[in-house]
Parts: sequence; C-alpha cells; structure tokens
Amino acid sequence: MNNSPDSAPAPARRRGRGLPGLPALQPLPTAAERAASVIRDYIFEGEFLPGTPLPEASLAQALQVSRNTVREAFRALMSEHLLAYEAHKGVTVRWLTAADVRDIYALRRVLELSAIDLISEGRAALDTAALGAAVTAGEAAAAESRWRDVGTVNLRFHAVLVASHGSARMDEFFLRLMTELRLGFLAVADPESFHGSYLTRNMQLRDLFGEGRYADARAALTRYLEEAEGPVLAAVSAAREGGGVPRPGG
Amino acid sequence: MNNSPDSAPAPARRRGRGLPGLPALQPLPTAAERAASVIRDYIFEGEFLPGTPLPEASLAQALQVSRNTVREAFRALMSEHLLAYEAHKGVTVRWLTAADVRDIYALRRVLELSAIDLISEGRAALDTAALGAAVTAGEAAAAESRWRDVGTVNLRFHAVLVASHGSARMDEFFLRLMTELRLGFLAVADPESFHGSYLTRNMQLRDLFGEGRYADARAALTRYLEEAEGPVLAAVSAAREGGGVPRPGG
DNA sequence: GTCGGGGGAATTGTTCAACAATCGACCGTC
DNA sequence: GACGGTCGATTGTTGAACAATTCCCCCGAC
Repeated sequence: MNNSPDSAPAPARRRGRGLPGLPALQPLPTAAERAASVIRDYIFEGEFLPGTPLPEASLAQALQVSRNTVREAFRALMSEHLLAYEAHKGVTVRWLTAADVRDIYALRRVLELSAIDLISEGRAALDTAALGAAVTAGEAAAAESRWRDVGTVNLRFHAVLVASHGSARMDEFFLRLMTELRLGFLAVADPESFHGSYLTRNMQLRDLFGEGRYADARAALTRYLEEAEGPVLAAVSAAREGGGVPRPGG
Repeated sequence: MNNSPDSAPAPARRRGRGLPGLPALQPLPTAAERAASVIRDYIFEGEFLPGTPLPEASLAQALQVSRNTVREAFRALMSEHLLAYEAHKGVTVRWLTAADVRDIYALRRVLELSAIDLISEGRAALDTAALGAAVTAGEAAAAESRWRDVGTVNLRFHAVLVASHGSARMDEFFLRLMTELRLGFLAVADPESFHGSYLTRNMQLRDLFGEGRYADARAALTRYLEEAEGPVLAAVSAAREGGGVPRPGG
C-alpha cells in the first residue's frame, strides 16, 4: 500500500554495500496489501461484479486472514474507489452510473486534449516509446484474445498521454479515473468488439503523434472519446435496468 | 467516512412517514470517523506538525479507543493524503515539498483558469452566492484574527470557482489539492499577513465576476496564484532546511 | 389487505490481549 | 571506523468476544 505521490523524500534506501550495482529490495507486501490485491484482481476479472456485497467474514475465511486484515484491505480498495462503503452495511463493489461515465469522459477530454495542446505547443514532450509499448502490449493481448487486458492496456496508452503534463497528482487522478472506468468496462457484454476497435485507433493515434500531426491527433482523439463513451454508457445503463452486470461468457 | 462521489444511487433514505417536511437523519459517525476527525483537526491546528510520527498506541490511549480503531482512522487520513505511511514504520503527518507546492499550483492554474474560461464562454454558471458567502466568512474570521480559518475559507472560495465545471470528480480532486495545500500553509510563519492579503483579493475577484469582467478576473487570478505560490514555496523550503515547521506563536 | 411492532439472525464496528515481524539504537568486538 | 548481535519499541496480524445496527420475517390489530 503506497501513498502516492510520495510527498516526503523517503530516506535513500540503503544500497548493497560494496555492490553499487544492486537495486534496493522492495519491502514485502503486508497481508492486507496482498488481500487487497486478490480482491482487486477478482473485481477486474468479473468474479465480484459491481453491486456485489463483500461480507467481511466470508472474505476472511476464503483468504485465510483475520477479519481485521480484511477490513484493512477494504479500506485500501475504498480509497481506490473500487469499493463503496456504507456504515453498518458493509462494502459493495462499486457500481458505475451513467452520470459517472459522463463525468469520467468529460474529464478525459479536459486532461487528454489539453495534453495534446501542450505537446503541440512544444511545452511538453510525449513519451513515444511508452506509447508504442502500450500499443505493442495491446496487440499481444489481442492476439491471445485477452480482451479485458486489451482494455486495460488501452487505458495505459492514454495515461502516457496525460503524463505529458508532468504532474504527479494529475497522473494519479487519471489513474483513479481509469480504475473506475474499468468497472464500467465490466458491463460491456462484448469485450472483443469493444476493445478491439480501440486498439486500431491507438495505432492510428500513435502514428499521428509520431508524424507530429497534432491537430489531426486531437481531432481523432475527440472522435475516439465520443465514440467510446456511448457503448459504456449504454452498458452501465442496461446493467442497472437489467438488475446486474452481465457475467462474462454467460 | 464517505466515498465520494457516490457512484451507486443510495437507496432513498426513508423519510419520516406522514411528516414529509422532515429531513432524513444522517447516520452517526463511527468511532473511527470521529477519531479521524480529531486527528485531522489537530493537524490543521498545528498540534501535529508535518513530519510528526503518530504512534498508534499513544493515539489509542489519548483518544480512548482501540488500536485497531486508530488504524482505521489512519487509513482514512492516508486516503486524504494528510498522513504518509510506510510499512512497518507507521504513519507521519505528511510533509509538503517544494515540488508538491509547484505541482499543486500548476494544477490550480489549469482547473481554476479553465473554469473562468467556461464561465466567460457562457458554458457554465458561477455560484456567485456561494462565492460571496465565502468572502463574508473570510471577513468574519479575519475580524476575529482566526487567520488559519481565513486561509481555509479562502480555499473554499476557489473550490466554488472550480465547481463551475460541474464535475463531481474534479471537485473532489480539487478538495484533495486544497487539503494538501493546507499542510503547506502550516509552514507559513506569519499567517496574518499571508492570508489577510488574499482576503482582499477574493473580494476583488468576487466583484470582477459580479460585473462580468472575466478577462480581468482571469488576469487577476493568474497574478494571485503566482504571488500566492512564492511564500508557500519559501515556507516549505525553509521548513525542510530548518528541520521542522515553525510552531505557530513561537 | 395494510400497517406497525417485536423478535431473531446476520453482519458490521469495536475492544482486548497476545503474538509475530520489523526496525532502529546501542553496545561490544575486531 | 565497520560489523554483528541484542534489546526495546513499534507495527502488523490474529482471534475471540461483545456492542451496535440493520434487515427480514412473523404476528396482531384495524
């Protein structure tokens, strides 16, 4: 569990003595962190769908940890806005509404388009290597029909763009938005057609950036965001009317 | 403890039956929430200065709650970025660095100035009543020499402006920035001269908005943010060199 | 049939004592 | 001065227990 951004410069972690090339060991994750990680993966894999209540005792038993540790994990996931809490009623996997989706996409427009503006004015640099790596990872995931991974990598592509702002807090905010948006993606019934089409668009965006055609990239991204918003909106609206999020494959 | 924004529409809270005018009762805060609130107040009052370690057992004893409850409160405050955590070392009150201050003010420029742009283009409405109320509250606090309150209300003034975007997530993000910035304000040695000057500027901004002079308001706010950033930057830099945040009054 | 009240079960919120694990300070040795 | 070991303080976790809250079901009154 990390606080991010790290506001106090951490004491330089002790390097291996006499072996200056060795990286510092990262601290082992606590049990609460590991429990949170398992729950997070279950959510993104669609095992715990939006709206699902997560009873503490059941989770504690399943994860073989203490109930207090589960509560700690819940707290971390609430902070990530994956879980929704109500006093005395416990936590549920967060449910994204249509208003949520609209808010997220409006903010994406602000953050992503202004990043392009900065780049085109020469006031920021785009990490084209990271952008290309995200496209490559998306292609690999698509080749193995891992459509949810395609969606996740797609969001990473966009985070690279926003990172051009050079603001740690904006990066973290965008990451938060993307985490929430992944909940919305869970409601999309056909991940392949949904995510697959955006992989192609990311390639086009990558190429437009590579050629310095920022105005074209801006226009393409604007269309992209408009056209991406619709199916997610429809999916979360349908999920609410139908009483649940469609289970993948069923 | 609230998750915000509330993504799932909460079940309509039961209204008093047969008495349609009565508001629904809010749930009582849990002990962890109350503990977090006390700690939060202590931080903002300068009792727990940035860098202060908060030992769980001491807090539990002082607050007369269980250590587990203190941990829950810590989690909430970490989520608000008031506390910094490191595994196996516990939590400290967060320390704002110069880079943090720069990041926050850069984001304020993006969020606050773009709000003015929206308003001047007629694409958003400014809540002038809330803006005026914030100025009035600032004046009252200044009349009683409550300078930290003046600073806090000042931040509320700016949150009203950002709220013109109409985005719940942006509001929350800005609130987060403002919370962090209050940590920076703790490092300012002379709260009166610092906060007092911005009260006057808020009045001027309120007037410019009231007269629809948005370009003037934008220019004034740009200057304001530049001139506000300097002393906070200097204060947190001095605090780090001096080994601590000056305690108010001595 | 509707409404209100009561009871019980399930779950969450908190407490407590204990133990495991980690870190930092201190001391002794080389 | 560097290194290793020990100890104390603190954090991370466990589990049992109890307090508090909510929800659901049933029953009686109208």
